[in-house]
Amino acid sequence: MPEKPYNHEEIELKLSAEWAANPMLYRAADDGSKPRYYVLEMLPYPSGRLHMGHVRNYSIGDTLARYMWMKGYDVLHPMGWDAFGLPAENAAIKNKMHPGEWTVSNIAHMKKQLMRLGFAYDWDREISTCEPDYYRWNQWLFLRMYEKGLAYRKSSLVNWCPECSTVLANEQVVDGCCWRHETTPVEQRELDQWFLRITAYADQLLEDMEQLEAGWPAQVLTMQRNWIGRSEGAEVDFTLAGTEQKIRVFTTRIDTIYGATCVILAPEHPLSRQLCAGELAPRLKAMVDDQARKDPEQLVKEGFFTGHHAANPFNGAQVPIWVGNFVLWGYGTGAIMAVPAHDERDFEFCTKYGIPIAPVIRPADGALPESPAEAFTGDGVMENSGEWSGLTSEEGRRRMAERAEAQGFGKAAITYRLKDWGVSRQRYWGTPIPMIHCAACGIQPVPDDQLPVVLPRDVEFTGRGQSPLAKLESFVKCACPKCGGAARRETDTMDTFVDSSWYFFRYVDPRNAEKPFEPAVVNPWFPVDQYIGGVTHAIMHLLYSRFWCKVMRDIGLVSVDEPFGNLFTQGMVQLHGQTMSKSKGNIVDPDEMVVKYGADTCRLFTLFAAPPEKNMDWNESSVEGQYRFLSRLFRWVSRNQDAGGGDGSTDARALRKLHQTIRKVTADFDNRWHFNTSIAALMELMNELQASESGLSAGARRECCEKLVLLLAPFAPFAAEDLWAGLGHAGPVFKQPWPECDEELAREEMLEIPVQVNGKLRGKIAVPHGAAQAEIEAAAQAEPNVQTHTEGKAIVKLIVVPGKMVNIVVR
RNA sequence: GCCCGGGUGGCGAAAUGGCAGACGCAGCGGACUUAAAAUCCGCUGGUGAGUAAUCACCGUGUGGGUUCGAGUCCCACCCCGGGCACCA
Repeated sequence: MPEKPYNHEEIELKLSAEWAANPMLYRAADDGSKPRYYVLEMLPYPSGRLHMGHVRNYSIGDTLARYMWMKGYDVLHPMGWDAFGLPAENAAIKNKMHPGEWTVSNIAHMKKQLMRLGFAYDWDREISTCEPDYYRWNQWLFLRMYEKGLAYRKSSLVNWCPECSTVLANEQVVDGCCWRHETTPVEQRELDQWFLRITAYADQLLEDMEQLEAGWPAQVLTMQRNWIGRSEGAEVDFTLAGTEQKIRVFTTRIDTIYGATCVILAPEHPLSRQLCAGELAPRLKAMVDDQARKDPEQLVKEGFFTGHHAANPFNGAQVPIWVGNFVLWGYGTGAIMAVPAHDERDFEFCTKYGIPIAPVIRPADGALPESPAEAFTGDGVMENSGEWSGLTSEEGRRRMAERAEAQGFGKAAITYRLKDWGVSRQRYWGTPIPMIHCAACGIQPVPDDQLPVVLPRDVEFTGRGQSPLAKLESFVKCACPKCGGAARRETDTMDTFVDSSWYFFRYVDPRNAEKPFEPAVVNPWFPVDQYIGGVTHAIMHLLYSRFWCKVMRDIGLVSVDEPFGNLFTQGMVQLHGQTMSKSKGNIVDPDEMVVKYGADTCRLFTLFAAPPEKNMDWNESSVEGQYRFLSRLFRWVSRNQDAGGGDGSTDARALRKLHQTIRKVTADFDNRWHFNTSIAALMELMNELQASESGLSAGARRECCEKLVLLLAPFAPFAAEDLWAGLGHAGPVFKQPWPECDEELAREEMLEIPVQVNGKLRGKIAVPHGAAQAEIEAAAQAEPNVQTHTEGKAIVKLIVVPGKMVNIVVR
């Protein structure tokens, strides 16, 4: 048969239309007849167009999914849209387009792009988180959390632009100012907001990481551990002078408490307001607002004396109470005892303001310094600490915490860096929080049978004042579910991390109208066999999903502790060493490459450029090489698939290379997904086939064609499918069995073994397989160039590494 | 500052204690062509020696170490990227 030119456009357009028309093609059988395998890629935010980060992420996932199909698994490979979020609302303000419309049209475009790239998704499972069918279950789950006391309301601070008189998201604050009013500094306002009690699961989130050790990157686990930030210490009450009011502080160094020379409050601490009621009030407000605008890089420690004192519970000493901008309201108790002699930050602060420094710990092998030049932060022996003097730090901590508890002024305590998850957003484009405020009955949950609380469409977007929902009377006005009286609906919407915390469960039972999903249907697929996404989501998204999974487990919906058994974090796609982002205007769109070279080439190119876990710098210059390879392969198969035979003189070497390639590519899939080397191996095979083409027998020719196409199938699905049909086969190529390496055929006849003298390569010998050690030694010493380097010298040692290397050590 | 990654030809990279630079890009030379494109073949880390096949020396950020043998392991340092950043 004459060779066919590689026409990527014709092949890909024809096949993508066929695939789109066949919804069963990528459907999981889900009948238990084959082992299940769930491949999950992080769902995209429908920003408008795919970028190369998406293409990379989904190329990796799709390649794996197709391989697993060929390995005989029942593969679940879904896709959806993280469709709520601020950009849609910003676009609405700017373009007078409804966020829903904007989102829907973006999804339509991006879906077309994904299909054009040939990704094998079961589109019948498609989820869009902005659909009431989906977000009603956000609401339902929120209500379950509320019932369990996991969703609660508390006052907290938000960014506020006085010019727009509206709440700003963190990302709308630029250099401490409003993004739309670059000279208007953001203020902090206190607002009652909804929180999820993720801290109640802090210990489980830490402990269950054991289950993830094998399947998650160590780096991600470390990041999560640090994020949760468990810290053991003690809480102790200082007493406000002249009152019985307690000021509770958290410390990990209760052993240093005799060295506490002041108490410092976070500016947001309620007591700060109380103590600064008079002329200090403006100063306090300025500090609170300033906190929000801080560039944490260059925040200088500042503070002021409140004029009040507090008593140290251990020795009764009166110490001044300060307010300090470096004390965090969100950590511990929001108040600290400052021990400048033994804490670097306290040292800096107290030195700046002339607060005394009182050393109370000496190094085990040293003396207590009189006036230290820096803080001694290590453990040591306690001094100047009353009855505790002479104890080691460690013993002191234990016994002093016990004493505090016995006497009722403190206790041993564990604090987490992790904070409860604030889910309230004063925004329109999100899941309405299903709560009702009744003047008579207080806060009342929306009854389940009234779900979903549907997001109304007829709203106005001004970007000013209250959120669009709060301004819509028809939405706000409602009846109290308890007393039936007039009440007001909650107008906050949920953080979009809620949407992405459980979507992967919904994929398995996506149209269930009775519940979030049917446990019996969903559980067999969990934990997800392979989750793939950017390392940028290593903390928040993955931590929230883990938390959500545990909550769903506790209400009986799922049976696993952890949602994702294996996690793969792909590297970023950068341009000139910089992360691609809209604001930098350096986004690369795949369309151009797909039009010019086709989806297969685009996919090969992204996989070939670097190993998938590494960052890759975008440089298209080598894309030609991928196209050349693919068209070379295509032409080779098309002209050889049923060509007459040669004399068979090159069969052995071609088949050897073929089976070596099968071994190599299979190993890459099973071990580390270095698809760049898999593709390189396919190229090597191609080079060999081209070189041995004329001598191939008809049978060998055919075998090479078939196996080559099968090997190509996970990487370049269009070309492989077309060639597979050309070989006369029916049925999709990605459902064919993955080829197996025949070790007999793959074996080299002779082994080539390098010979070193004193560790330097001096020659090579060829020996048959399974040659005896003595034979190898003799051959090595007989090698001419080896002889010139060993001549006249004594052989001290002769090392033979079977099949690998000979090293002759001479003196 | 702390915690992760990483540093190898002109470029992307390969080599999981055993032949450094597979594979690809770019470059150079050749075949085909009226010519070009496409395609195919060959060369391609540096220095030096040889007519040549070849051979020697140097070479994986820097300096030390372990080892018969180190890009790979250990120690110290430099540089780049990412994450966290006053967490009491």
